[in-house]
Amino acid sequence: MEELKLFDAEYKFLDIIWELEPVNSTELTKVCMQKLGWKKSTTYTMIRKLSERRILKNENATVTALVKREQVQKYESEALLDKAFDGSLPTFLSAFLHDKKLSKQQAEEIQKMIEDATK
Amino acid sequence: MEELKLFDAEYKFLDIIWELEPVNSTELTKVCMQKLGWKKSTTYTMIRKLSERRILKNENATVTALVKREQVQKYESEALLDKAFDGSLPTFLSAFLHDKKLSKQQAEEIQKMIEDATK
DNA sequence: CATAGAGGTTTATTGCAATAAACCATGGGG
DNA sequence: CCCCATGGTTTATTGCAATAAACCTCTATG
Repeated sequence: MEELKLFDAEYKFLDIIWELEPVNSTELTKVCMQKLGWKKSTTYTMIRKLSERRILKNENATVTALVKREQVQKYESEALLDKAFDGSLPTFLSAFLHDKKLSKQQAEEIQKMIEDATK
Repeated sequence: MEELKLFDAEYKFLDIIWELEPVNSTELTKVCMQKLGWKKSTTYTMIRKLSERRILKNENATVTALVKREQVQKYESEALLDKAFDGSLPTFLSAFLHDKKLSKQQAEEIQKMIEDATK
């Protein structure tokens, strides 16, 4: 694992891998053909590029992610907050919740998470 | 205003406009030259493209945004939630807050926002 | 009345992510 | 023993965002 910035195509690809891993590489080319319309060489190119970046590995024709979905989610959420909200969670929530209603369930779930994150 | 999907360069550009608007176009080329390293034709190309998309307007050499920063913030946050968090705010927060600590102040501010968004 | 700067447009060029074509090696089954 | 599927690599090609060069008109002004 290193730099977690993923391009769109890379993200879609990883999404499939997270769902199927560990997955045989030939099987993966077939799934990508079906779900993304990719030719097999495209899939292998992706495998190699992401392997070089230590984002996944391909051993004995078995592809496995080296980064967890949660790591990428964390990276992407922080990246968005930095880019567009000056890193501020309240600012983000204010924009996101604008005119939105939360269910009691969701609200409680969130309240609990905020509590847990408070020293 | 129409499609709010902005490319990176477009976003940086709009960021400058939100800060300065209403801003004279020649002045804008100078600021972009300084802050983004853009030649003046690059800035005018951007102005035209974003005008066509009704994201800003240029009238009598005065450039003004037609979309508010908050609209784009909302769009971008929803786009990310859809792409990477199954649209779920709790999932997003769980990833973002992972191993993070919030100050009491921030926590209270957020709790209040959640309350307000709860029917 | 030329000329410099403001305020553009038209038309490339560049750069890089995305995608693929073409080729290669190996091992197991008819 | 040959041929076909598996499991790749090497080397383009494509597509489009990003950037810019070159050119144009108008107006104030020395």
